[in-house]
Amino acid sequence: MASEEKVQPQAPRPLGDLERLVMEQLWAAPAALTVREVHEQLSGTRELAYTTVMTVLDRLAKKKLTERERDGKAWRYRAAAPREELAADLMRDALDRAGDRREALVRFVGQVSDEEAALLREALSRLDGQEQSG
Amino acid sequence: MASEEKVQPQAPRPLGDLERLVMEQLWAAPAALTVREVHEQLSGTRELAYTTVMTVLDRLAKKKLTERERDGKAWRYRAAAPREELAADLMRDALDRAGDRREALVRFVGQVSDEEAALLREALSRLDGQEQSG
DNA sequence: CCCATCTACGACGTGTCGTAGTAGATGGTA
DNA sequence: TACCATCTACTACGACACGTCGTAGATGGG
Repeated sequence: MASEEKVQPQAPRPLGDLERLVMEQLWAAPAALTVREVHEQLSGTRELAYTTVMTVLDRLAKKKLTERERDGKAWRYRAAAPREELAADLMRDALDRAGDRREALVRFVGQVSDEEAALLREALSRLDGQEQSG
Repeated sequence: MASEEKVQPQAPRPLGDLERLVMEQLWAAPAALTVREVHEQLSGTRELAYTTVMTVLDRLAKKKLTERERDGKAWRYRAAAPREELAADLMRDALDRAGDRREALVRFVGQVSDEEAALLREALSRLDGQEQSG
């Protein structure tokens, strides 16, 4: 009766407020953005130092949430994964921490909206088609 | 075209490592536990000061994750909500942060195990029975 | 009335995050 | 080539969460 539950190495920390705003810019953009571009976008709403945005982008890169490529002397950042994948990962993670998965899933579907429930059914039926994988 | 997405007031921070261990004791116990009892349980695995456990329990209470009642001069703590509810809340929260819910749900069901998918279907079909609610 | 026990409160170290400054690299241009 | 605008790298600092614990004072049974 020892290791029934695997210890999560790193609960993917939820993004900080500014980190989330920055990621949302990247997710919304059709292509990779420079620090300046992200800064200009955010400047529409808040007043932030250029270096603040740079720091955040840099930290996100260290956390593997963004990737960057050179463009002249500047870096272009893009999200390492789609927003929905991050959400799905967090959902998985939450489920993994539940004791009784059945119970957790029952509670989960019990609190989603009708529309979300429909989307869930749809997603599940899509699975039936091409089963497989592990 | 303003507030499409509601700002989450407080992303329920994931529990810290020790906080989680303590909560697991409470969730596993059939009744409310005293600080001493929790401390003794944890002492089987780790070496912790009595006051450390007390502090954690106290913080959890301030965060409304535990409730306490008097028992003589001591307090008895119990989880404010079942483990599975917390998990479901975190899942909901993650879903709320996704951009495209359909996409997020597709990715989510795409990464759960077959067994979990089956549990999900089961939970959903259970919904069909007694629809409604809010 | 005493002692064992329990709580309240404060504290410190570390890590994360928001925020930004400074110094130095870089590259186009006069 | 010399210069300037621009960009990065690195450092820093305050606030807050958490793990960790100590001290002092309340409490209640014997």
